Amino acid sequence: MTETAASCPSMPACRGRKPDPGKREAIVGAACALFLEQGYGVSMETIAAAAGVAKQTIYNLFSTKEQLFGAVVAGHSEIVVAAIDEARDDAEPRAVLAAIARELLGLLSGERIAKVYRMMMSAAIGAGGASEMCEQFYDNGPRRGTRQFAAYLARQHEIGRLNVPDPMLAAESFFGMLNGHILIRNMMGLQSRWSEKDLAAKADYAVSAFLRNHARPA
Amino acid sequence: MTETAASCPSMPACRGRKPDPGKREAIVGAACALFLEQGYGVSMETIAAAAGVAKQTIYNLFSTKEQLFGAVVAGHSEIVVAAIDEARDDAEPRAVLAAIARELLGLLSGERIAKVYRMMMSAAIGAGGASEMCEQFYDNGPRRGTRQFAAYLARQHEIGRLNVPDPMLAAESFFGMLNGHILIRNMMGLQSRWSEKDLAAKADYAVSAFLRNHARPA
DNA sequence: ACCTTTTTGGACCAACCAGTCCAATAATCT
DNA sequence: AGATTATTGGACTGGTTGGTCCAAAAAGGT
Repeated sequence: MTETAASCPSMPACRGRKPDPGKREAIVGAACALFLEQGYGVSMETIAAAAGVAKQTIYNLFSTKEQLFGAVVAGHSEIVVAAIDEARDDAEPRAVLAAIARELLGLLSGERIAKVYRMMMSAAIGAGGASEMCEQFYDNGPRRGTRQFAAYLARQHEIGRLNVPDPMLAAESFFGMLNGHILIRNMMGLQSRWSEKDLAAKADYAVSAFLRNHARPA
Repeated sequence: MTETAASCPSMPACRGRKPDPGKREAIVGAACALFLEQGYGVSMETIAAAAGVAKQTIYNLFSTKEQLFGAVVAGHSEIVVAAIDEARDDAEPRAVLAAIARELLGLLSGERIAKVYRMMMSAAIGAGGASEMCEQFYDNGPRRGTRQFAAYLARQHEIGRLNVPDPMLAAESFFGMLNGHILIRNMMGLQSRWSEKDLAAKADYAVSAFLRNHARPA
């Protein structure tokens, strides 16, 4: 589960040629790009070639293909919706929701997220079931965003600006309402471009619906 | 794109051994089960063995693996939400929505849909992008259901029982709100079981939210 | 009986892949 | 200059795969 031994296994001295940090960087970079583009199926030789490195050098740093993939995923679970972090408790909820909606829609309809999900799926399918990586990815990605948004909602509830008795449920529902079938279509490679008008309509609908449902009772 | 020539290519007579229709059935059946279970990666030999048939026999009926997969998918795009078809225009919308919600949630959290989507994804990834099959699948599956539901909503709007100016948007949003992250988690093999309580809460939330948003103005 | 077609089993091919091994070379230490 | 380690290129193994080929057997029509 852990990467191969670091340099200088024995304490006394650190003699000999020093490992080139650029190599590792190049390997993970190339692997990342290729895994995203072609899924787990890319050959190690292809990765090595793209990284400008001998295949053996990869196996010096990562004992197995799965580990290399793990390293790529680990550096890639940070799909963040900045608008959630920037949500100000004193701002108008409608504005906050609108900002989150727009950013999330842009994300869901973008190329990057489709590639990432496809990459995860290709690994999960190959492994025959759920891998720990999928779990970690989901926790660091979608779940974290949902949690943060739920926390915002909970604070607004406390303050009395919104009425959100079950913040997690409301948060996931809001995201789901925004998403609809966008991500799944995106993952399957259908309709890669969305008109700005459609996205705006979706955002407006979701925000208005959410506010109607969670307005604090008058 | 089309399957290999049917028996009796020449008009005059139909002599010789007759092709066993059971074979084709067995092949498609085995292929279906195996594609669902292991994705597009299953070997043709495995399929042949499972069907109790020689590999050549498969290639007599389907000239390529892709075509066999196509046949499987074609016979499998009928993921239907019966509650939508059974929706009665004179019934109470709340009851109709609740029935649809329950059935859809059961579907989204079930094993079958996860396997089907995984199968489609595995093919899409292998093909490097969108295949026509994905398109066909989406059109016959999710989109058809959404359209039917939207049609129901449009009728309710006409009748004046609901206020749904944009039925497609409302329909997709309702489905998305119900779904949340269920399908994606299901596809990745995380949290395969859901408590009846959670599902009921989700259904209640979505139905109530929808009705609040689309109640006809008093 | 003949002819025709399907089905079979299995050999076979060319290609691909993860991972190993090795001898040579390059960089960095004492 | 040695000793030590990193890196390279390439050969190599053992395995799998989609797809083809073929000769023999089975099933049906005339």
